[in-house]
Amino acid sequence: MRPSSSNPSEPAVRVLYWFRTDLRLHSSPALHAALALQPEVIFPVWTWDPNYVFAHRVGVNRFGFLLECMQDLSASLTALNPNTKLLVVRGAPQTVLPRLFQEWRISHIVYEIDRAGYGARRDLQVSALASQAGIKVISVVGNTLYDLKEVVELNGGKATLSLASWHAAVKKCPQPARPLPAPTTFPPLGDTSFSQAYPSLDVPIDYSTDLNNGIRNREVTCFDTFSGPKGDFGVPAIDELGLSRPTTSIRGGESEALRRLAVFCADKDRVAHFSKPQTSPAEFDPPETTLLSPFLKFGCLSVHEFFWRVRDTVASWEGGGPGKKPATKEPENLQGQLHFREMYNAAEYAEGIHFGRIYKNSVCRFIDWDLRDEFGQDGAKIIPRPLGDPRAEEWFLAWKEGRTGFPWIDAIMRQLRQEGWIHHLARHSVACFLTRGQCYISWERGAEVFDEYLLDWDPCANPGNWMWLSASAFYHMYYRVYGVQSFPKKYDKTGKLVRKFCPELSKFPDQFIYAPHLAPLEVQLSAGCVIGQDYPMPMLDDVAEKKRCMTRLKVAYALGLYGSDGAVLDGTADSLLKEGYRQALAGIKSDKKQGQKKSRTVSGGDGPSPSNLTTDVKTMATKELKHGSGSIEGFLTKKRKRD
DNA sequence: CGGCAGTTGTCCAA
DNA sequence: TTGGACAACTGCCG
Repeated sequence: MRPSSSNPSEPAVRVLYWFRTDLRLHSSPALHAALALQPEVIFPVWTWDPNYVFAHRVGVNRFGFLLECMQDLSASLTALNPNTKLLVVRGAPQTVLPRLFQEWRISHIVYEIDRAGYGARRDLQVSALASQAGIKVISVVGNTLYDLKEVVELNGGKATLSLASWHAAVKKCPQPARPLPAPTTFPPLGDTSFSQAYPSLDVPIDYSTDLNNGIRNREVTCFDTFSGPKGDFGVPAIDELGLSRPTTSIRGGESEALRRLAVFCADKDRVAHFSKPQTSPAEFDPPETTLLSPFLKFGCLSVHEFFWRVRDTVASWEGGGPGKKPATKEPENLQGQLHFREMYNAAEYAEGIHFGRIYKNSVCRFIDWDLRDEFGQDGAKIIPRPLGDPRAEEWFLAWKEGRTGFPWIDAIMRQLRQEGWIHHLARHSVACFLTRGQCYISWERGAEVFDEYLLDWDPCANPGNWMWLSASAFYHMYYRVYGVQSFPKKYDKTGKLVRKFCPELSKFPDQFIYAPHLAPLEVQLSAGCVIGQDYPMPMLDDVAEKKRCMTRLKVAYALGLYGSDGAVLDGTADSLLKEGYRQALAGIKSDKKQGQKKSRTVSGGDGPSPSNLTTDVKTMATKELKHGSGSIEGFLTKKRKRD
């Protein structure tokens, strides 16, 4: 069992296994690597990092979900060996881990590679500190099917911006590995005592930069001690974070993830015929999708386990044959969903820290949305964000709080706040509405709200999908806009989701469930809900705003600016787009006056019109640049300089 | 360079 | 239910 201790001349193998977003025992390549060292002791450590408590937007449901995942993992470890459990150490890993290395005489630190966002930067710091302390660092890819570093290299070092380029790169990579079995034994803990008392935080909490201050109702006490209030390295309680109880009905943990996977895969027909766009965003109890994304996010579910279980299920499916519906293919099928996840991961990896915002983001189209992030002279994001256009601020808040007066939008936003999960197409509906569809508000605002509420928040998929939906990257057909009534009606004419999450509307007849303001007053009275009084009137004219958004998008596309372009960096981009929009409006007006038909084939007419907008805007942009401060390079060219 | 496909639009006619 | 018009974008493939 402990070969290293049997030979006294060899130094003991004492492993610190650093759990992060790999909260599982099954199919964990990093854990497998740790156990393969045949260590004398393993310290399974979670560093409870103030960065996530204060510098990330994390709502009560995701914190609750995480805590459940940690508890489940700890119980599973103890089930393998009564002399072990998850050790939660409170404080930043960059300061906490070097203490543990010394106090616990660690020889190896092992962890699963995290290539995204803050996690990637944190790991660079920690591995440098470990190397300085003479500790062996073993890091293993485990949360993606492919090694994204390799994929990006195969794509010429550039971000993968389409499934086509993703697939082209990936087909040269080895096939995803089969899942690894969960360990059946586990080495014990070493002595966890300390030679001295440590503070958990080196710097006092600065509540002015605490992104979660708004949702706390009491003091944060989780950093009062290094090893928890009982001194036993226990999993924190939600009230130590200053938060109240979670509201979601979704439970966390590896056991729950595997249970859900088993239930879903038991219906082989459904697995084989799964087609994402056909699943209904209006179903919640139970949903038509797997609802496994939060588990993948925290690593409670191995992506290899999921991939191969689905594959094997379809392979053993006997529903095929003559006259039978064949199994769904990528990208609509279940495996296809994993490719989107990995494509966004690879894009984030290639683009780096600018991926989550517009400014300096080379893959993100610059569009003059309202309420964008703002940056100071030093290039740092201004926190808190200065208030923008009052009407946009009002729309944003109404959207966030689910009181836009559009039942479909409001029901989804309320479901998101309550449950921490909404169907993918529901995300499309509300994201399109907030950005290119109706409100013309920056996707950064929407992403921020999702950051707070989603259980499955991810630094790659969340910004990636917001850029997709706002037609800023990955997706370009901005004229395809989801209707606030027509879209949900395709899936559910009875309005189940609305009735559940907007109970004040529950007695409206089906006919008016997605547009209750159109119901005659007597219908409203008999439903016990007067629109404008018990439920808001629509806050905007969705058809008129859609037209306005489309014109503005057209101007933005014609200019072809990206977040990393000079005009965005020096702040001249806004006035360029504003002028383009003014011209576009003038063009539309002159069209109306002259009774012209808007058609691409009609060209060479006098005066600006939508048909020759592109040329006009480009001419205008060139003039502007000659007088202005911007640089011409990369301005009129639609292609970014990505190398 | 032209043609065509792109996980997930809407509206209306047949 | 299905098909085409609407109005129209980019990236990839040949």
